[in-house]
Amino acid sequence: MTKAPAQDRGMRSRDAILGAAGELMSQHGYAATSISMISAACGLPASAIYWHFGSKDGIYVAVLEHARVVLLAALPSVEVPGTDVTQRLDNFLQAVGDGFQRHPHGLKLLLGLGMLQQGASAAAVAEVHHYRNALVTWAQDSLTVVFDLRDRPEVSGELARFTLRTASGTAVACWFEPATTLEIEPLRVALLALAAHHGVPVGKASAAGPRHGRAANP
Amino acid sequence: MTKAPAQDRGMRSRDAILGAAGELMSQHGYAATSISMISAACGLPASAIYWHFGSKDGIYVAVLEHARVVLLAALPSVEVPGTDVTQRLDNFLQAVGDGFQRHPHGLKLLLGLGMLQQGASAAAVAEVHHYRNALVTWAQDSLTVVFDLRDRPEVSGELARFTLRTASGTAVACWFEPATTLEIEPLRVALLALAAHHGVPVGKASAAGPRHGRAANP
DNA sequence: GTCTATAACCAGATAGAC
DNA sequence: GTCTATCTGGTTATAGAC
Repeated sequence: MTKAPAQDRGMRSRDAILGAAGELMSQHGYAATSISMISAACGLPASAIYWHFGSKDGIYVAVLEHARVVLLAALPSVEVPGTDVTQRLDNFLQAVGDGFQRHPHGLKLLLGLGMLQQGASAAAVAEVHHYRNALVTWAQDSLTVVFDLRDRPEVSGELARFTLRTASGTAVACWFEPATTLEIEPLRVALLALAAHHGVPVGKASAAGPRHGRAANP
Repeated sequence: MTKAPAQDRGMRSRDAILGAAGELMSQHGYAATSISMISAACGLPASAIYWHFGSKDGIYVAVLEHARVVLLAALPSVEVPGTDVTQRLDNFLQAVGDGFQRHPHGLKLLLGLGMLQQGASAAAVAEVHHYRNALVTWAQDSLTVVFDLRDRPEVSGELARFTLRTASGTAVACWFEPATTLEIEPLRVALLALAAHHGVPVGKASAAGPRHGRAANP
């Protein structure tokens, strides 16, 4: 067993490269992140990076895959506890907010790449879509449970798309003003109204939470 | 008047460069767009580009400024015609949808840059924020008229942010699946519900448009 | 204002000793 | 697995003729 330490050192180097590359690529985007930047950030020479990942595309694919696995592992599984719609929706929204806040890299990686249209390897494009599809599926499955939509996939699909677009748009805003957070309150109101608009029974009318100010219809 | 033709030719070259650069940068992002790509696309040598714009940052600033001016000129001015809330909201949403559909470059430029955090010139960062602020202001002013929110700027601000985040998120989705369009129907429902949630009087309850399927509260 | 030619540099990627 | 050294090509940017 003389090779165990070597394997270990290799793994740790690999992780260091992956971490540095993820950080840099989520900040600067794929094209603006160079091998030498990654090398400087993790302390290893450029050749070590190529030994582990083969190419710049290879690093990107690995970074994205890693981010996907981490994020999906952090998102609670589809069984959203709660007895009524409002409660299950709260749990879902909290999961979305937590994922957004604690794993900011994910969406920024998907956004900050700028390498979709062309010039990208097939593997990178495939992984990008894989990542995105995993998020869509998670959201749709969760919302199906929240609103009990097993027989109305088009509604759960619309709600999932709406949720993800709000999150994506917030991620964009976040990078103009870093203090931005995902406001789940407006999202809750919007999802409830959308569900009601499609005739889905929701707890109380369209808007949950305490109303303040004048009533809607005096 | 011997210099008029020369001025004219210079202007046309400038426009050609600006057009090609805008196209390429909105597709590939700032970092992935090189001077030689722009040169090849517009047929002029690289030195002409530098003569007109001075640097790569200079081109980017000019492209962004041009996109901002064009987009804002295309958006209807704040006076949203219509007698009741629903009608004014429809007009606003149509303006948003039209702007989104007919000027896809704008948002993609803002998104596809990946050059915000660092490494960008002060002028470029300033122009990016200028662009974004112009959009936010337009949306907030319009929504103030739509919902008559002169004395409740925090509500119009929230509605404007929500609208822009939906649009931004859709722009992101658009570049995963190019067929994606801005769905104004869910946005309408969401905005009405949000306004009602804040006690703003809206025409009929929370959801406009024809209801289909079961009623919300049997 | 527009061109050709080129300087100075940095990118991604590889070879081979250890 | 990790290092030093290097190759090739593309990058931004400039010089100077026209």
